[in-house]
Amino acid sequence: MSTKESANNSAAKAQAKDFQAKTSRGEATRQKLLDAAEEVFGVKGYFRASVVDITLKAGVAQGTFYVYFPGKQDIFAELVRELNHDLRREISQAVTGLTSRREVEARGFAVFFSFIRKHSNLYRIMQQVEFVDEDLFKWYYRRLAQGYVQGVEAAMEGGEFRRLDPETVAYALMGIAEFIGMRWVLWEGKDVPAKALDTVMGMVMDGLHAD
Amino acid sequence: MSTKESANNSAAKAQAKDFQAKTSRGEATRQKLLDAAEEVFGVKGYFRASVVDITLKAGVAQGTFYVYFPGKQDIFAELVRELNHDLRREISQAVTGLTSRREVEARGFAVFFSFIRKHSNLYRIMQQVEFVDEDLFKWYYRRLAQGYVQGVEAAMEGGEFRRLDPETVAYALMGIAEFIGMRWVLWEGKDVPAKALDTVMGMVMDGLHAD
Amino acid sequence: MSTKESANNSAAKAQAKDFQAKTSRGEATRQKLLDAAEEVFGVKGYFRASVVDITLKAGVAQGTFYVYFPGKQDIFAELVRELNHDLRREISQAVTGLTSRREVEARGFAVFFSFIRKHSNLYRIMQQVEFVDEDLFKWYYRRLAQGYVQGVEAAMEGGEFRRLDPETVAYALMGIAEFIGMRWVLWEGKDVPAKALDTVMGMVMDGLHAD
Amino acid sequence: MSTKESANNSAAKAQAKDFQAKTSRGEATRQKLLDAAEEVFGVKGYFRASVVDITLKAGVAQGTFYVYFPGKQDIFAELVRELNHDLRREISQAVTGLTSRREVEARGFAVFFSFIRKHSNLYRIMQQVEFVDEDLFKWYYRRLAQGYVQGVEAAMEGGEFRRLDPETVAYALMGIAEFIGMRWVLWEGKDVPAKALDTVMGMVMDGLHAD
DNA sequence: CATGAATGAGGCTTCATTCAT
DNA sequence: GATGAATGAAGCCTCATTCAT
Repeated sequence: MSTKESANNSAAKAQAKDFQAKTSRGEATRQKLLDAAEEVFGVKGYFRASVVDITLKAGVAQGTFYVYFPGKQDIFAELVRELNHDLRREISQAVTGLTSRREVEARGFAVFFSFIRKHSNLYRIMQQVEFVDEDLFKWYYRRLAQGYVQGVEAAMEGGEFRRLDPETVAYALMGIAEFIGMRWVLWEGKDVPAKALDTVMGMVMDGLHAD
Repeated sequence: MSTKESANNSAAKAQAKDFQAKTSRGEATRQKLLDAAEEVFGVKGYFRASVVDITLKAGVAQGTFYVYFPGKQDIFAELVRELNHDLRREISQAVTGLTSRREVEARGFAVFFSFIRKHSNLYRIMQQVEFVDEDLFKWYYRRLAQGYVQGVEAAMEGGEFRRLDPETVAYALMGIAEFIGMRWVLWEGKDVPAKALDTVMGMVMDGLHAD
Repeated sequence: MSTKESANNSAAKAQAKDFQAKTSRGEATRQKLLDAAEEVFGVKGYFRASVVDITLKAGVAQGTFYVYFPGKQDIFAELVRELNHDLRREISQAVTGLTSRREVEARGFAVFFSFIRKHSNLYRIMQQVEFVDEDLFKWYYRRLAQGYVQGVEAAMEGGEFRRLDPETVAYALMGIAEFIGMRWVLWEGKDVPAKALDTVMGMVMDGLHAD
Repeated sequence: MSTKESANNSAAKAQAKDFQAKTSRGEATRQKLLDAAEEVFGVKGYFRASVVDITLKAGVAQGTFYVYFPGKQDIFAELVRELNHDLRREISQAVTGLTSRREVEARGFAVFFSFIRKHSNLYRIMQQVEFVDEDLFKWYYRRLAQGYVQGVEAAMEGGEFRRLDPETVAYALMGIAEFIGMRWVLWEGKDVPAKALDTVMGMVMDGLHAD
């Protein structure tokens, strides 16, 4: 009954929880599908990727896909949620114990760049999420922003940062990270060079103004 | 999505120059299509928008579309090129004559935010361009970056800016602008609030570090 | 009102006589269209050729086509009729005055091969005529066969040819000519080689059987 | 005709091998499509036949077609290959064991005529193959010619046939067969009459010249 | 005579999804 | 759990033809 991914239907989606495998064989199949999806989406983008592409890469039959996921949109959403979760975990682990905010920012950028390099396949299409599921898209960035906001607020209260609007700072930092990552990691497939990292840190901490 | 648009074919596109209307009636129709496309793409995104959507909104027959554009991709590319051109023009006009770099940046951000507010329909999908035509996408940002780089270099030589890598600065500034614009203009449909503007300027010019 | 070339409608066609130009300027345009059509049909075949192709090659506007011809099918039919007429004329001129039937056949084959070489563009698609206008197709070959039948009958009565069914002989001769022409002229774009011509004549006059 | 089938793309075709059904149900569907295609192509010709025509006649959904064949061109090519294969098999079986070349030719013609009568649907459009896939077209006739050439050469060496160019003889024989078949089988839907068969055999073996 | 914009029916193809096995 | 055949809606695009200028 070909419904085509008609409009966002987050409510329904929340209900129709993705199938939970009961056996280890099932769990393996499910994982194969997720791995395949990550690669396929990354290479072709969400819209050009087809579920046949995914099942082919996963080495399972087309029907098998629907045993584990209600639809194309759902496996994508799961990947995005995982991505968000993993990124936040990696960052928070990396900065735990650091005392200076300067170090926190430096580590944060570095971890972010290495994260998107590792997950460049999927990260490449983050922006498409907006047109797959707008709520999911906002959720992704808001969730990320939250972490920043807290840290930034603490730094301001501790006197390490000047007093500015924390949310704006959070989005600005994310913007910088994304664009620098895009320029070197996604476009060139390379690490962000040291001079760029230094420049970013210099800009962020001390601004552009000469003295 | 039933696309087809087989891979990027920039070579072919360069050749098959968009049709040049020979009468004013034709020119009007072409413009109707362009306007309709801008709105439709903005609302549904590139992939979910169909050329039927566009012709319906433009009030012409489906076949008429193909009198003026070789395909869906081409009208999109033209819109992106226009967008880029207009944005650069508006910014350069706005900063002409300004002497202090601080003012240039302030004006630049302000103009950018009002620009994407005016063209929020189309701007909303800039990121999708990458999956429609990767070269076009890179061209868009590189072209934008160029302008920045020159200005930033001049400011460094003039002693107004500290010495940092100009390209990195350019991408960082674009990232900030995009994310702040996304947060308030695209998500909320509002102007960027003064506190955000101030924060951005403060960050950019003087950094986050206290004193 | 897109009718698409629906079914053969020879009756209607006979009525809707192709437009007769009244001025020499008009006659020139008409001829440009016919020339262009011959080439375009020859290269792309009837079905893949479009009337835009023809008007483009002729250097006139699309609408102009319909000033001179009721439709795509009609210009094609006219070309086929011309072809048939010219071929018959060339052959009959070439064999006029020849006394021996052997010479008549030899000349006939030679003229046919040089004719299709000259008109290979159009001749290449003779077989498609069947699916454009079945009656026209049969008319073409029947008309050609007629000439043969008369000559063959005369040769039989004159004792030059053995007594066989003249119509069968006519079609057999046409088949030989077409296939030999196809093999060397249409496929290779060359003249039919002497050895082939000799073989054909030997076969036709004296058969394959070793004395 | 709204085709699309962009130029000959034999390379791609070689790769995208027609789908091999994995179940008997699938095999049955595939065969239904092949049968329907043979009829539809025969009646309407390749270009006027649509894949909807085929699926309707086969009683399956339009999409099902593409489960088994990459496109219209491909099912057609398969039919042509089958046709060629079957024809050669039937002829070679029929002449196996015959000692006199005269008998071989007589049987060959007879089998050919009954073959095209049985497959008149498809055979009717053999000539269109040239404009669908030129290579396939030449392959068809060259392959057929090969068989003839060998037989003819053997007959010459055995002293049964006069020494002539074997390839020319092969194409001439094919031409005769096609045109006689066209005249009676394809045009009239009848068997080739005895008088025509006799005439053909007479011509071929002993020529037209009166002793 | 000539032009070129406009039309809309119709063709090919893709693909998310369902379902019987 | 897994399979793979089947579906049909929907998308892109072509083109013969009409018509106002």
